[in-house]
Amino acid sequence: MLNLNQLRIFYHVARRLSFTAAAGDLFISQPAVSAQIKCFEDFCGLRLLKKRGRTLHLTDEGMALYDYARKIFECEREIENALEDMRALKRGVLRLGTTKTYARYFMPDLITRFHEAFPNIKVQLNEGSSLEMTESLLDFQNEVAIVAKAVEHPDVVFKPFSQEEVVLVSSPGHPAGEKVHLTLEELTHEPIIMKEKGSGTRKLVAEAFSKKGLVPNILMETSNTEFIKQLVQRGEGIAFLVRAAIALELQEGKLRILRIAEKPLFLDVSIAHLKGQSLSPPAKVFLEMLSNIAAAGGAPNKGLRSLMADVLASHWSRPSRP
Amino acid sequence: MLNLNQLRIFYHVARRLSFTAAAGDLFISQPAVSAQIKCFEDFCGLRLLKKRGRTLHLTDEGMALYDYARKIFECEREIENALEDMRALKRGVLRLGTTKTYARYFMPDLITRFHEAFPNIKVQLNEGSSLEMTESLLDFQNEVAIVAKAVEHPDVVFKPFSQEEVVLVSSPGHPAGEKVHLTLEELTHEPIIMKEKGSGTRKLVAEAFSKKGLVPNILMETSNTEFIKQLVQRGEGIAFLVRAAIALELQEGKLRILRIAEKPLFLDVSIAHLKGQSLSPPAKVFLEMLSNIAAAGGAPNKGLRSLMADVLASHWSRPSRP
DNA sequence: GCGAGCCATAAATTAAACTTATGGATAACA
DNA sequence: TGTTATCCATAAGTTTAATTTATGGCTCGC
Repeated sequence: MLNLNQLRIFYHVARRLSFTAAAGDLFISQPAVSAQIKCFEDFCGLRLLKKRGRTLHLTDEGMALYDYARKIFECEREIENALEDMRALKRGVLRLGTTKTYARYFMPDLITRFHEAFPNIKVQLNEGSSLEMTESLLDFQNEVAIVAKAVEHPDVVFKPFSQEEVVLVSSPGHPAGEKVHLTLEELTHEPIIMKEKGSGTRKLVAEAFSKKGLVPNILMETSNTEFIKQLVQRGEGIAFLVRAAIALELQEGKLRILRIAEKPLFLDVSIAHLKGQSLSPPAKVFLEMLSNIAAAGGAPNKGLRSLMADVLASHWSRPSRP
Repeated sequence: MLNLNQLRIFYHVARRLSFTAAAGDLFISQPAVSAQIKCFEDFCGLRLLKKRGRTLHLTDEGMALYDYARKIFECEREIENALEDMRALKRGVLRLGTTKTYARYFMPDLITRFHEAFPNIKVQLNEGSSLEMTESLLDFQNEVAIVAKAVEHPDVVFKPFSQEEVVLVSSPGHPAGEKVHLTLEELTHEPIIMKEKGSGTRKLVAEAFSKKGLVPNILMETSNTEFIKQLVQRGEGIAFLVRAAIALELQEGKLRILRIAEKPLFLDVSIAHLKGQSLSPPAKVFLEMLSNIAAAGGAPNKGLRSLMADVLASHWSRPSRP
């Protein structure tokens, strides 16, 4: 097998046409170069260098080999650059999993912030239910997931990140809107358009009902929040949705929030990643960023030029739960 | 500096996604692989491999590095192939210097033979005077030279290869042709068209004259043998030329040989190369081929499809000098 | 739950690479 | 033309790096 250390020494000798100079470049002694070149020529079974007087020349074979060696060590240089870029976060991938709702209403801001700090890290955003995204960590599809804590897993760490209020919404003219405080019992008579099974919202709502021994009247279910909003606007039913998801519709008066007699529903959003320090540099800094945001109470990024600015503002400035 | 041994081990681990399998491929023990991979990750400052259960995965950084590593080791494979080809003479260059006359009249046969034996060795034929070609060995322009031994040189070996008869030629109707045996004295009255200084033929002829204290009557001189033949055919003068160079013209009756009273002139042709075993494999086998040819008395290659066949035949079948 | 397979770890060994010291050859310089 | 500096070769000794053997832990399939 080719000894690449010897090839490296040969490369430097060929480049400088001097054993001594090559030794200097490589920070080794001249006899070390002599010995390795000799070994290398023996291995090759070819003379690679000729000496005339005290000037060194490459043989034809040496030339051919030098051409190849240059390719290899150019490639080595590329590797070193790539390594440096990866270490310095000038290059890399952040594979991130979130729920559809989160991806739609909260991620644009987060990703924009991340890109501002690390412009060269590609973000690959994958969507799925909280459970799917948590499981996607286990087979390395994603490195970080932002989810409603679904199922505890021994190898996954969940860090609380934020709490999203889940509100009951109807069309502005919906008769249920007359009541000041709707009870869950009363709601069982109303057709509800529900998020799909596996959804964090669905789980939260379902638990609220079942805690009282009640069964909601589910008219239909879908994972498509926009679709739910459309149906609710048309008065087909009412729905439980994350407040931030309906910010625009509230502003425009297309939807209204129905007050319920219960204490407000909050969806716990967590950052999930595998246990252990096995995070890539991009994932590490992303988690750091999220920690900082969480610690700062989710203060909005004022410099953000996102179209979602208003929606996001309503998200980040929501009053924290008592 | 990147440790290419470690990169190699990483490459095999990444390829097989198994430390044990990689160890097998590399004919080393599994702990050796573990240790080197650990060193390599430390050097990189990045985790390159992840273990889930007992299956190994590449991290994103590992993937990136693996892509580079593949390039490097593909290139290494190319080097190994190139080395093997060069050793096996399936690839290489033979840089050969000869005189113009030799290149024109004898080399086609030699090169054809050589190519038949070593089809993949490129022959680079350089022409110049015997002296120039001998000197071209010293600065490695050529590795082998076929020359009239010009000047002895301590670093150059001359091996006698053949002797080419130099004959005096005139046009068929030239008045000098009436004489049966021309003496050199008589020739001093004839205008001679002479090869250029530095030419082996010129040197041979000049010595023959000067040995008798005579000075030839040189009408003109040129290195272009074809031009000399043209002038002689037109009756502008007579010339000394290597017999093989005028074989066609003799056959066609365009030139005639003038008998001289002297004993025939023979030009000693030698193979010259640098002293020492510093010859490339192509040069070595070429010299071997020449030795065989010389030993066999220069027997013609009957399979030769060269246009020069006749000319060459007259060369190889000439009676050897007593 | 038991055993086979795979990787990690530690200590000891081996082999490769390197250094220092020195000598010979070449070319530049006086 | 001798002198000197430079460069490579050689040899012996040293150091570092890589590797092996031995072992233990963990995971997965049975």
